[in-house]
Amino acid sequence: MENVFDTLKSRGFVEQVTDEQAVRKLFSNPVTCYTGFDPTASTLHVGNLVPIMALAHVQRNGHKPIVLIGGGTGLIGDPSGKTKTREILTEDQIEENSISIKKQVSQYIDFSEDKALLLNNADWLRKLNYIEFLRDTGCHFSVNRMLAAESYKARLKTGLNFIEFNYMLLQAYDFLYLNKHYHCLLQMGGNDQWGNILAGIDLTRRVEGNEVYGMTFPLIITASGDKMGKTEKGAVWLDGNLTSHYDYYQFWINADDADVVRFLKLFTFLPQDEIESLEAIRGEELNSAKIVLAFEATKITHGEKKAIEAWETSASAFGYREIDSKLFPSSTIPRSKVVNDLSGMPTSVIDEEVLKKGICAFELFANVGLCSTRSEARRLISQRGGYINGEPVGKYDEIIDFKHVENGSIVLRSGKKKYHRIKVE
RNA sequence: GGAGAGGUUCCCGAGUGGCCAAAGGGGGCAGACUGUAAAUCUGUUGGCAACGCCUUCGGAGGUUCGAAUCCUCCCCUCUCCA
Repeated sequence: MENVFDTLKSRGFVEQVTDEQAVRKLFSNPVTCYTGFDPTASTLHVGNLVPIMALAHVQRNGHKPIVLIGGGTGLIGDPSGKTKTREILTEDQIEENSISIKKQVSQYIDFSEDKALLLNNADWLRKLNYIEFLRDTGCHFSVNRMLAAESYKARLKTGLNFIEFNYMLLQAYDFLYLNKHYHCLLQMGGNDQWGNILAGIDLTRRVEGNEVYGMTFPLIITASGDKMGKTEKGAVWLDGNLTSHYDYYQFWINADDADVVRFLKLFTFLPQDEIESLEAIRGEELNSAKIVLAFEATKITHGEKKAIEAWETSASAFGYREIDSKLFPSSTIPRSKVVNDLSGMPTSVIDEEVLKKGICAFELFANVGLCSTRSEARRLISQRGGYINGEPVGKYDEIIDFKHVENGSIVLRSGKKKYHRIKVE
């Protein structure tokens, strides 16, 4: 079996490593490693997918990942990579978020039979005694050195308060604790965590005399320069209740050409040689690869059944494209023609009575959430961006009634890509 | 604790009594071109069944025919000094 470090490296998961040779050697035997997740939101989003996928690779390779929920550090707020003080959440919120994050990560990582561990640093951080902590841990930190860290430098310009300044110590303590109690030898995290990771390594060496290692993932920026996973509507969540499987699929299929290969390596488990064969493909043909990317990514997060539904719906709405059997033979994407089926499309229900009376087009667009206000809906329609059953709506106050119902539903569209189906009941 | 600067719409940032729903840029949305791509160009970007009405310039009061702009108090941030 290939050393998982090499797998990670060639798939683009590695940004910095403290000691490449040592880490590779580490992975030649089963090893315990950890990554932390901040419970600042109740669910994770695609931006968190890089560490999750990395842990999944590590686990598939026979190692034991520790997923550390930052229930304790979350009470502080990490200043790394941020320009503003993060809002500090209440304990209840954090507790709630930790629970749902636990559930979510279990989709990607197998926690059965101790194959992976899920810990919450609140369990040990909350017990710390201030004076003892200062004496035992604080004494190992040089403020001069901390101030020189890139993660703090930025904040020195805009302001950094003491509680945030302490964050590094707590995260370092986590590593020390995990090393001591779980024999954890490697910490992984986003590149903005580099300083915190190094602090943990130093602390562990000073206190325990143990040599431990660190590795960071690249911060994923899309080809157009945006942070991964941010869309007009906000983050793309992994929770199907917040971002439906159809929208999730749509997010991936809309990837920039320049991102397709990179994303396939990071966000699917498809073998690398199959992905690399894409390098030869250009132009429109890349859309096939985007379909596979969307399908595989949706499958990992929402399961195969949902992925097929999203694929069917998308093909029905946007047109079917056959995936050549030579392209990604490992992918389980259906290669047959799709039956017209819009069941995965965001759908709302309208009362028969409302349609009897008729409803203004702009009102309908606003009601189903395709536009956030009525003014926006008027604007959309006036600019010829509002469609009903594929036809542009002529006037914003056009009356919509039973004449528009086809097969029991009305299909609204905003712009080129955003669909919404209304079922009549 | 002392001295100064500042908080404007999604973000940055102009505006210092009526011409301000507030310049400019970014972002977003839409149109054209396309491949559900990128780039480019154009339009648009507080709400409201709308040539008008309503709500916004940190918060609360006040002056005025009229306040983002002037006054008072309060909250917050930054810089320098301790």
